[in-house]
Amino acid sequence: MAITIKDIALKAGVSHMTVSRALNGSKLVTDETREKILLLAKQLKYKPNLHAKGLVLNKKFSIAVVFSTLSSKTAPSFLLSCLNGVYQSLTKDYNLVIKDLSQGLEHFNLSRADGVIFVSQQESDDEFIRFALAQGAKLVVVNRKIALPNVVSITVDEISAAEMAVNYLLQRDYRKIACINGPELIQSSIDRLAGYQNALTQANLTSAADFVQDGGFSIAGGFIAMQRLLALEDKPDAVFCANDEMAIGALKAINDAGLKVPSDIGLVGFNDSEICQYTTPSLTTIHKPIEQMAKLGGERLFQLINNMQLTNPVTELVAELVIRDSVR
Amino acid sequence: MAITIKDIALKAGVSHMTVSRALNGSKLVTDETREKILLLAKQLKYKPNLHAKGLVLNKKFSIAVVFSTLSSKTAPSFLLSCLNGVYQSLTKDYNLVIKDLSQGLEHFNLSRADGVIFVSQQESDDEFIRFALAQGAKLVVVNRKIALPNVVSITVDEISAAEMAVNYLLQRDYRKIACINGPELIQSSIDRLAGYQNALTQANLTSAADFVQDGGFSIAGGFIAMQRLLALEDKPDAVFCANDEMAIGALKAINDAGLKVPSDIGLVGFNDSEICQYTTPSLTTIHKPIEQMAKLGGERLFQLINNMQLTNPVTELVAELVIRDSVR
DNA sequence: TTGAAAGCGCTAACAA
DNA sequence: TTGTTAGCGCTTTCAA
Repeated sequence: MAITIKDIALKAGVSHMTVSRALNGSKLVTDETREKILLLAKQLKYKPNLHAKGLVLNKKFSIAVVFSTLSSKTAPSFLLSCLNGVYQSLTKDYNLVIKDLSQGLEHFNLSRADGVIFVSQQESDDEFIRFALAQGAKLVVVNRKIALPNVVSITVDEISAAEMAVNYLLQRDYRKIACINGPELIQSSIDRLAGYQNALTQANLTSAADFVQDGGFSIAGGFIAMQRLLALEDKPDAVFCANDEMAIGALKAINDAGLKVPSDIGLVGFNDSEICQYTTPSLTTIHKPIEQMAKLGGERLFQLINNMQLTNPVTELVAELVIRDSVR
Repeated sequence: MAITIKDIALKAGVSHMTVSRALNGSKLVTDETREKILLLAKQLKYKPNLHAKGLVLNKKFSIAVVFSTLSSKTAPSFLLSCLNGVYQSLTKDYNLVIKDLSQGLEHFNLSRADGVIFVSQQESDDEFIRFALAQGAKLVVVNRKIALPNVVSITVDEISAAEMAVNYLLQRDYRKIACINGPELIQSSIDRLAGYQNALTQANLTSAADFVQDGGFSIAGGFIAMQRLLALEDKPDAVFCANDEMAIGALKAINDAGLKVPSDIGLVGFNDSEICQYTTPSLTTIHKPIEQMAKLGGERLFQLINNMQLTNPVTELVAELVIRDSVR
């Protein structure tokens, strides 16, 4: 078995409480005994048993990052950025546990974590949010604006971002702008579509119904959606894609059809994944600060866990247009 | 506070021990009381406190997936496939904790997990392996062949796989085959380079020293490495890239130089990430069964944790050539 | 078949 | 400043 405070107490000739105090930085120990204990702890490579600690303190020493699904619908780069961001926010002794919702809520044991970062992607996720809230879980929702009151969330203003992208296309004299959108119920899809339509409306343009195609947020979906757009009698001269993956699929379809980006068709993506710099032509896109969002989410969660005052329960980050070569 | 077995015991009019037994499927309870208790547990939404359980059973109810680094040197798709694979292997009540080695080993508390899946990528990782072994941790190493005895590992025969890739190029009548390799100390780089050289040797060809370039496993690195190859007086007519990302970078450089794949230069990648199907031209590559490897690793780890006999401590999976359009 | 007692490693509360 | 006691929620052991 591992070293415990009692082992240290024995060797130091003090009670296990003195050891506990010394180890936890209490002032009620003389410097001398503290040093002796700290040294001993180091020598013996003492590691606290967090089960025991957690049992008495009613803490779990871990936070959960929950995704709707780990295996599909989510781009690898998005997932990784999220994990990375949260991981950076972790404070000492805290573990990062990964979960998804695929097993159903009945089996979901919220009580195993001190708090949850929920990377929310669709409206149906509200069920989980209510579930977590009902159990009094410390919760930070990331990536999606939440209608429920008093929910701490970090989002990106995706409507404005999409508007910005389409405005840029308009500014570069494209007029027949189509949209390859994400899956229907996903909030990002809804917002990005709204931004697209806002921009067109403001420019007194309208978009034909078949100018909006679902690309399922995947490369393959973007490919097929673009093929449908190219099959139209009145083809678009530019396409706003609701993520980079679909833009890459679209690019492939355009190339396959013997057309050129950006001269025949302009293309804009969304997210600014690394790959955007290395397509031919490189992809003009919207930079979404995913990692920053996740990191901030983690920091907020620790504030909640430590019962600190949250100055700002709802935070909205700003995305930026990144101009490359897929727009003329 | 949450519901405990004592709460259930009180309502059921039995001792907490009977509840414990009933909940854990002991036969020493009458069917009648068992049913009463099980029903009560469900109604009260009882969730066991795994800290308490873990404390007495000396279990942690979580396994750790450890990467060398979470933030760099690793392709997002690789990381995600690993997580996904391990996640699928998880048995009831087990959490998946993600970690990296960036903090240094002194702070690494192995005792917080019942076992570790170590996704090893470089020889210097051996330090962690020895560290874990010295502490008697249950350990499964994934992705890299380990020289140490008695270490359970799941690997892919990358030497043969690389050989297969280069043999295919030879078979398609390329003769001046270069290699864009990964970072020097990474095992995969070493193996893939060996396979490349084996194939050339068997064909009685030699490769000039400057025909092997380091592309750092990144898109950007592949791009630069390809530019170097294109600047040679005697250019290659084909390039074997040690991963798909570098192949994508290389493709970009070839396009920028006004050359065509596969007519001017043939290109082969490694891993078979989704993107390979959607480059123009689509990328011929080696399919590496990453998710399967990780899942198998998880399953092996649970066998170790449950003290089961391992029939096969070292498992080597086989990679496959996936033929697409980047080779003539 | 059930229950009582003890203890896993730790900390809070109290006593000295 | 230090030590003693009790108890967090659970299981093991032993007794009934």
